[in-house]
Amino acid sequence: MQEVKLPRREREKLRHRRQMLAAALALFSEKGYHNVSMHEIAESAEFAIGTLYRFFANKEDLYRALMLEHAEKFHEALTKALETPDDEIEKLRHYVRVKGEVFGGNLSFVQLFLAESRGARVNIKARLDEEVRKGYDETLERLASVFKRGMTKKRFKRIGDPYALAVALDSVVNAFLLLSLEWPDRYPYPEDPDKVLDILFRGVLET
Amino acid sequence: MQEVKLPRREREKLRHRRQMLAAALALFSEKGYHNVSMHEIAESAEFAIGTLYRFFANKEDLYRALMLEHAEKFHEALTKALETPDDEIEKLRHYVRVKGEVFGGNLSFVQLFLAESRGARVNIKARLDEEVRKGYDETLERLASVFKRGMTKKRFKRIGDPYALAVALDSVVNAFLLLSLEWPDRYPYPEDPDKVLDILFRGVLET
DNA sequence: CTACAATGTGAACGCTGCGTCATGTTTTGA
DNA sequence: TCAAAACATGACGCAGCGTTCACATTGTAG
Repeated sequence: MQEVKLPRREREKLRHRRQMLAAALALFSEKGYHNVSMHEIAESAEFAIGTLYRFFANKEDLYRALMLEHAEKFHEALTKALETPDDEIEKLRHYVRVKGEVFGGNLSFVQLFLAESRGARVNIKARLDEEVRKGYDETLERLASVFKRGMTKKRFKRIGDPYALAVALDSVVNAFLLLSLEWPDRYPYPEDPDKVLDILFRGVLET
Repeated sequence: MQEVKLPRREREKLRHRRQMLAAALALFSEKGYHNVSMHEIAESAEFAIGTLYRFFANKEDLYRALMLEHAEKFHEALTKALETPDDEIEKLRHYVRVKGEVFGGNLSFVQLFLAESRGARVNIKARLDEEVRKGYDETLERLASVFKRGMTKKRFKRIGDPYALAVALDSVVNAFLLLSLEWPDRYPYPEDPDKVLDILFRGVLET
């Protein structure tokens, strides 16, 4: 994680790259992939098109870089949240809380992801999706194994397949996050993770 | 609902229109709005481009027609499902079952909807979204009021805001549907709606 | 059979947007 | 100080797409 000792030139190069990615993210998330031109991105980042193409082979490559970098961040955070040595219930609480935090700190990326990710955007992605998706699926598997462990420990009722439960929890979390995005005032994402988990907990927990 | 008594010519016109819409839906859902050209649609429907433009003013108009027609179908079905005079629990069961049915019968539309609806596809839609979204929101409101009624009747615990519960249920249903789309064998959408509802019920129901 | 309306056709046009490359500018190292 | 390497630039070529319109074909009514 230490990258301070790079030749002056290289550091600037990286900084430029980041600026371009940032500009691209802002534009993509606001207008959607297809409604943003490479010229627009270059202009917004205050570089010439040629320069943009010096960093990214083409539009899709730029997009892929954007997605991969952010997705990795998400994946790491959520994985770590589930790695804490706490018991199962506490793990789920961590998950809900951390997901809310990472989400809130990367709104434009989330917006972009939701806008472009679902369905068969065959040309774009197809391969990208596979990579991003892999991390997401892995997270879901870890979530599922938390449920599974909880069941064998008799802390959770065997209400359904652990993976299905993981999917259910994650989708509820997503729904609440989306809701808070639309009406931040009326439905803010709750500080207390149990406000979310109760929906499952009060049913899943062994009484 | 009876439209049989139309002049021969008109009926053919309608049939052609439907063929074009069907071709468009197939292509859009497979490749996404922006990756399908009007030429492609025309060819796939076995008409000339000029003919296509005789039926739809432009690409967006065609897309709008597609979305509106299908969305209406969905909206009607779900509204009816919640209108049955049964008690609250039965209504929810209806909802889960009917949504599964309509979903299963319109896979390509669902795929298209999921692909294009989320996020800020500013140019396209914006206005369309508003129309389709309206129906969706209305359905959610009705769902919410089912939860509310159930609470006042003391059949449901007051675990959270009724609207939030509605959103949660709907998102779980969607997640299960999506899941069944990806792995039909391992996670088929359950015949028995309680398989889905249990996740909420066993927590929400007053013991 | 004829004239008119309705419907179908596809070549052509204008425009947008991706990606290239010859040229100019800055940095480096000797 | 100077040559070579690294980097930046933006006018241009080119392909693809949405849309139009003058013309052809088919159906209808008198």
